[in-house]
Amino acid sequence: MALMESGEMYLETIYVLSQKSSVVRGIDIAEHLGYSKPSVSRAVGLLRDEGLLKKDSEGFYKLTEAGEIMAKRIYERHTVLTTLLINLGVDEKTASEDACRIEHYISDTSFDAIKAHMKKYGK
Amino acid sequence: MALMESGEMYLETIYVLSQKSSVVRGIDIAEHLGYSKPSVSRAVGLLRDEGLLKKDSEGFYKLTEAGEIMAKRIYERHTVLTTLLINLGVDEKTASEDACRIEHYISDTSFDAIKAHMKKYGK
DNA sequence: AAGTATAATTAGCGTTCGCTAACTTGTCAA
DNA sequence: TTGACAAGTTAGCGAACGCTAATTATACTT
Repeated sequence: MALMESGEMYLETIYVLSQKSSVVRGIDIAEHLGYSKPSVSRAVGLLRDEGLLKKDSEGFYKLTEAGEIMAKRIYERHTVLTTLLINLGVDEKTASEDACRIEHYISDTSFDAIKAHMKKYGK
Repeated sequence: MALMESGEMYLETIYVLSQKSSVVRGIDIAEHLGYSKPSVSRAVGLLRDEGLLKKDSEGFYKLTEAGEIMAKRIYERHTVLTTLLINLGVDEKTASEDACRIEHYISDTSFDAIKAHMKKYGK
């Protein structure tokens, strides 16, 4: 089953939170995303079923290797798209918000083209 | 009630079809979008309730003024985003497909920035 | 030990928006 | 006039994904 926008957001969130605290709980994810605890509980259950994350021995969430690959993929889209928009003069907040939506819908082809362009010019 | 991606696609489709045939039926919309007739029937009913389109005296769909404004807004996003991606080296098909999704999620701020940029450089 | 706060889960709901199956309606040819 | 086909609609389903309310599980504090 292909991962949808929602699942990608959870993976990305766990990835980002993992870089700050090394301890990621459901409640942390909920607060970061602005979702309720049950929504998180349900979502991580599905992601766990797909082998994208697991709970470690102490009950904290860890991405599996497969999950981390996907999370990094989305996160890179997020940062590159945000930078692109900022380069075009968009304020940081709006740029990040838009990137947060677009990151789930852009194809590899288009994303690679954008990345290549930014490497060449802007940066 | 804010229009969602789906509603925007219907408006855009009717707008595009209107420019070719002046006669737009539900079945035409269904074929263009690859949706079933009932899906179209339901969707245009909702859009009619919101005053965005109507059936003319012969039973053909026409956008209202409000509907046309929205349709043009989305359609412009589609064309500009498609052009942007093509300029970056993306093939036409992929560019159009990506634009078709992104057009619903990009903010006015970011879109305007892209438009301004393309006016200045690319084209 | 009892009470309280925090985290997680279960149960069940609502919205968006696709689908199929089946019915209705209108047109047109034999 | 009848029969058939195309268009449209109704009824009802299912998936994704959010929510609240209520429950359970820990753990800390008095």
